[in-house]
Amino acid sequence: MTNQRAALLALGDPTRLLIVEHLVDRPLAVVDLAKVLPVSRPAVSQHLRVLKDVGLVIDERAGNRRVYRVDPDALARLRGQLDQFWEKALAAYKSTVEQRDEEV
Amino acid sequence: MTNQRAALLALGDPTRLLIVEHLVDRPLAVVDLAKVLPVSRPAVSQHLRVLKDVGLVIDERAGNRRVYRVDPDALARLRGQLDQFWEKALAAYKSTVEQRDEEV
DNA sequence: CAACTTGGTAAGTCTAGACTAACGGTTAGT
DNA sequence: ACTAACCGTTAGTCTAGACTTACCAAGTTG
Repeated sequence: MTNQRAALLALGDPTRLLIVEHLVDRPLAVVDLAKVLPVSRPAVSQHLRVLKDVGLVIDERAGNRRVYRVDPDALARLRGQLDQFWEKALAAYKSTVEQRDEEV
Repeated sequence: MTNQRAALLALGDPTRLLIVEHLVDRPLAVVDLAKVLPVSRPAVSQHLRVLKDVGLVIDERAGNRRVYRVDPDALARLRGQLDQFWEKALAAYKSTVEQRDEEV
């Protein structure tokens, strides 16, 4: 369930981030992505495999092709994770500010 | 201003993610982080440098030590970025669903 | 069925970058 | 002044993983 970590790490590769950025706009097949991206088709396939493993993308067969899309739920979970980080960081910040005031 | 893209990529390293996870809880010096993490102190320093360059962390000298903290604003911006992704992905999803319905 | 398209995978190469060891600079304490 | 703690940086090593080439399977078209 704590795949948010894996998902975040998966987005750490520039090419994979590019792929996701394309896929959020519209579902695309591997060939379509390879046309746009600066890497070969197998490279795209491998990246999609990683993104699929961490649950960020979903694939669906459409005849000859295989269409990939981004799972909105996965993005929502990731956003939630960053939200927790944000809350924690904010709390820690306030805490240190208060501590500094007490020192006066 | 500061690229959310770069920040997202910076979080793609496991050690850096670990560092951030520690720093959201409380501000820490380099030594403190090195004690907890499975890498040497210089490695921590280098990672902090990267995180600082992309604006995710802020450093502040405190006498002998140098205390690092996570910038809540940077996290907020990152969350905003994921929010945009999410909205786009959701729109794309609805769009394809409608298109599928029309095909009936 | 033959030609063409799409895509997953295996094998192998190669580079980006994560890591350590070593050194110097700065601050705190005695 | 001397010692110790903290930190950044450099130089150099080394491995994870990104990438390509090649191959095969499955689907589509004519």
